[in-house]
Amino acid sequence: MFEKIPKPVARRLAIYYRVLKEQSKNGAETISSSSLGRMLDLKPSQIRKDLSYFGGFGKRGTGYNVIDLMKSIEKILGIDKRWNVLIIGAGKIGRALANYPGLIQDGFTIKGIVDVSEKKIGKTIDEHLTIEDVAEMEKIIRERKIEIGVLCVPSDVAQKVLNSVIQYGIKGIVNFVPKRLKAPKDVMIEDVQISLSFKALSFRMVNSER
Amino acid sequence: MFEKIPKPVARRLAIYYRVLKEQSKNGAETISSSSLGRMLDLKPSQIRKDLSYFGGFGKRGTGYNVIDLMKSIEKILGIDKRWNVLIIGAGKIGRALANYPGLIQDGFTIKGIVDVSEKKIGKTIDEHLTIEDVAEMEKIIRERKIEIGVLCVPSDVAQKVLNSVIQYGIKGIVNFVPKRLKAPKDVMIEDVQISLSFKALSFRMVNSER
DNA sequence: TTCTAATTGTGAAATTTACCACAATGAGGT
DNA sequence: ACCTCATTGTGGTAAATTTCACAATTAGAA
Ligand SMILES: NC(=O)c1ccc[n+]([C@@H]2O[C@H](COP(=O)([O-])OP(=O)(O)OC[C@H]3O[C@@H](n4cnc5c(N)ncnc54)[C@H](O)[C@@H]3O)[C@@H](O)[C@H]2O)c1
Ligand SMILES: NC(=O)c1ccc[n+]([C@@H]2O[C@H](COP(=O)([O-])OP(=O)(O)OC[C@H]3O[C@@H](n4cnc5c(N)ncnc54)[C@H](O)[C@@H]3O)[C@@H](O)[C@H]2O)c1
Repeated sequence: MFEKIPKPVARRLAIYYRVLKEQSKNGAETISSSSLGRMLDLKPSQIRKDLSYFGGFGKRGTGYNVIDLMKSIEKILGIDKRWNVLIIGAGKIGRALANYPGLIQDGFTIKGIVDVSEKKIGKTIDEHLTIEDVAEMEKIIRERKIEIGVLCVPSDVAQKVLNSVIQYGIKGIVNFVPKRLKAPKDVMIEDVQISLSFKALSFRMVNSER
Repeated sequence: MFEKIPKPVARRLAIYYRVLKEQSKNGAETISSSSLGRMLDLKPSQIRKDLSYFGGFGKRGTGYNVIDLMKSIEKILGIDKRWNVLIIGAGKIGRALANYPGLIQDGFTIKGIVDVSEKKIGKTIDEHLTIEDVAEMEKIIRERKIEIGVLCVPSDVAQKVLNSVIQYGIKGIVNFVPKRLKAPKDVMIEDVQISLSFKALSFRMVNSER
């Protein structure tokens, strides 16, 4: 679609998007790369370069139109449409995500949550999502046109569960399991490794002179 | 402490650590950079280079002793000691973290969890942690020698809560709030931005030909 | 209309990070 | 003791990413 985009760019675009959304709520009409940079501790040139991979969104002398840029980033990130999401594993983290407004607001619709545990199946989360049987997963994925699976199962079953999810046609995974999973390369996996952040913090704290 | 360490290295060390722990459970005595690399989809030379910043842990011809390397990485990451952690905000994500075994196993002790909500204060999570009043936070931090705070509060109060936490002497924050927070530079903040991972996945999915 | 101030878009330089290639080393066999 | 094989540690190079610097453009004032 576009030429070669440095990998960190997509992530930063999502950060810009967050700020733009906030600013548009506050009624700002335009924003400059330098004011954005100040808010995010990034160099203005970084921001301009990032945006320039996708086209010229700004106006010289004025900056960027907040709404327009937001819309453009939505397109680039693919969140101008809604994604259908299934949460797999209704444990602590799965249930936390199930009602995370941040996701819903940004284009991800939680279409279901499944588990194996007899005790959990049938229970309702926040009065609008009912935990369903993982045995129904294939049907759920096909009927509700699930595109993204969120893996929140115990480590030792993660690969097995992933394999079936892929078999049912899912092409995108957000993986909360602290384990490197194997998948065909047309299946995108995005790892979220919370405990790595704690260790990275620890490292910085004991090496804080540098 | 050490010379100039590339920033991605600490994060990778934490990944190596995870695998080493798993391997040591499986009874492996040694591991080579190439087998580690295969498991993690990393070039062996990357792994050797990463480790070499901190010294020569391996033995030529044989590889690395799993236990020794694990211990060495623990030291480097600063998780050879236990860190005292306070969770701030007993909402969905705060409560999920409160009993995440991954953290406890890797050197982080959850010493408390606080909230403002009258309804939540006094309630017990998994029978061993009781939600306390955020008004007691200063006392808790000082008496229990809290070193790391985990921010799980709503976006609009995050900066205010952070400011007080810092005032009470905390030097490390794991921040789950999707917002760039300001802090003196001797306070380390590690951001965990779950919704960015979803957007990054979306981006990859709509641009998957590249 | 012309000038001024602000700000973008972008080649090119600088910096950071990853990768390669190979000498050095240790283990195990003969 | 010597050879062979596997594998590390690392200097040097390549690749990726960030930052700089400045011409180009726009808005608004004089
Ligand atoms: N709790 C956290 O804060 C946290 C943070 C980061 C990562 N994680 C990771 O997320 C995963 C889940 O953690 P958790 O704390 O929610 O654990 P949990 O034990 O609370 O939840 C796991 C859930 O998965 C269900 N499950 C088991 N096998 C299944 C299967 N085959 N199909 C569907 N569901 C199945 C279980 O019944 C359970 O409800 C773990 O791998 C954990 O390491 C957890
Ligand atoms: N739920 C998720 O999966 C998720 C994922 C990533 C990030 N987050 C972020 O984490 C934060 C919390 O999210 P949540 O889903 O747990 O929300 P939540 O509403 O369930 O929890 C927030 C908690 O903070 C408490 N609180 C409010 N003001 C406080 C204060 N001054 N001091 C102490 N506690 C206070 C509230 O009483 C509530 O219990 C939000 O910023 C959210 O964006 C949530």
